[in-house]
Amino acid sequence: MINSKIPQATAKRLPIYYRYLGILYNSGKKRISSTELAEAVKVDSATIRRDFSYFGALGKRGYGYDVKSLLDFFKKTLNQDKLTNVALIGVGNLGHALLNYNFHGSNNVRISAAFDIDDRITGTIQSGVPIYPMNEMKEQLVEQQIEVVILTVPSPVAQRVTDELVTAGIRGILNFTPLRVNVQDGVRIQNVDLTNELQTLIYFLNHVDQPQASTK
Amino acid sequence: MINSKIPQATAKRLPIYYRYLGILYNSGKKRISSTELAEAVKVDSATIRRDFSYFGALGKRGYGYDVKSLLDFFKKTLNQDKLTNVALIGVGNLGHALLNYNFHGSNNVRISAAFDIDDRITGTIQSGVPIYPMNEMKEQLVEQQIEVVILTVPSPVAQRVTDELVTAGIRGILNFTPLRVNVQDGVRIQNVDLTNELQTLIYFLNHVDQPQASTK
DNA sequence: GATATGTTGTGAAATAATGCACTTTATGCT
DNA sequence: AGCATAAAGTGCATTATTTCACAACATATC
Repeated sequence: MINSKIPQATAKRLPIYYRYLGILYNSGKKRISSTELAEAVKVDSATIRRDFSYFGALGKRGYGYDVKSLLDFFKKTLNQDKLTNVALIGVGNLGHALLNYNFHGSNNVRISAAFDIDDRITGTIQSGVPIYPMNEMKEQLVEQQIEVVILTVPSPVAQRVTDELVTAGIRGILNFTPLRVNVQDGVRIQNVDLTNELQTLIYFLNHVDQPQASTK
Repeated sequence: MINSKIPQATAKRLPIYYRYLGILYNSGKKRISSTELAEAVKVDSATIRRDFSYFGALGKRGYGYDVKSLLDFFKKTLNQDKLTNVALIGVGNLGHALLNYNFHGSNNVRISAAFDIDDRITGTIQSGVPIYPMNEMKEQLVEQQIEVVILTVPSPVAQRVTDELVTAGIRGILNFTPLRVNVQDGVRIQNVDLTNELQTLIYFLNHVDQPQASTK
């Protein structure tokens, strides 16, 4: 296993490559050049070659990359060769949509348990996933050996729930709440903030991509 | 209006600052130092000061930043002082959740129209938003002068729908599909890829934050 | 087998972002 | 009023990331 430093920026692009390689493979394509890939994933071809090179010499000069073996390589690298069970904390609006969202299918990840406080839904099974009450959270996470959770609780309780998750031995949190929660070292937070994304887009539209330059 | 170059990295942090300032203001706090802010938003204090300094001298040495005036400044900068109407394209799983998602409230953005092909829902009003059929999309977008859309259609139709959006004069797309869609110059895409986020998180867990170092 | 072609892998330059550490200046206390 | 303290603003070194441009090498062709 290549353990030497992979730049963060590279690591974040790996899933993009992986997904597109899957599409290519399904369409029957046998080989791909960095230039062709570049166009599809909107990343400069030199960046792609550099990214790949961190993992060794994956291509052949004058030929390109073999789709199948590159796909297999990234499958392993991204741990998509084995199933990862994750839990969903908070089955509200967004949580509910994520239960139905087809993570599994393009992705070897399964939501195997969900948790909520609302006793109208706890004890039921939604989209094939059992909903447990919050007071069973720690117990279930430990028992099911779940290390990754998706956090979609209301922000006022985000920190409290997070603390509980950490004591349950969780190592990664995909955080949909707008709060930058505190965790001890060794727990990884990946923030997804929909409001931010929208505001950033609007900011760029009004300040960078101005249709007519406004100097005043 | 400050028009000089604001670094991308800075621009992406502005909504984070803005949100936290709102929280501070509501809690009655009058002033804040960069160090204090740094802790809450998990950004180095020097980076915060640098970020702010691109917009001029917003603070007072020895005192810090005045919460109210900083909040007002960012409100203007992020165009949150006026309402932005956006459209939602594709009312499936995720789309439906976003209709209910409280963009409005912490955020001066309103979903004022939605579009779908399913004639069981077109013509109805969901969560206060009228759902139009796809063949009225262009017409409605032009008429309602909508420039920003949230794209939550199935990926096989993503490019086709995007082309239509561009001819309708759309300037910004918050793209939830996994495809890197093609648009002409001047149209901004902001990609949000939930599968990627999850895969990236899992990658980091297995390769960077290893609980016990595996050298082999 | 030699030659032409295509495309990788990478040294090195360019660009971008971060963060240290210090100067400057405002505030608040005595 | 003067002094101690706090914290912004910033020059600069460092680190990270991107991109150019080319040598190296595999493949295909004649």
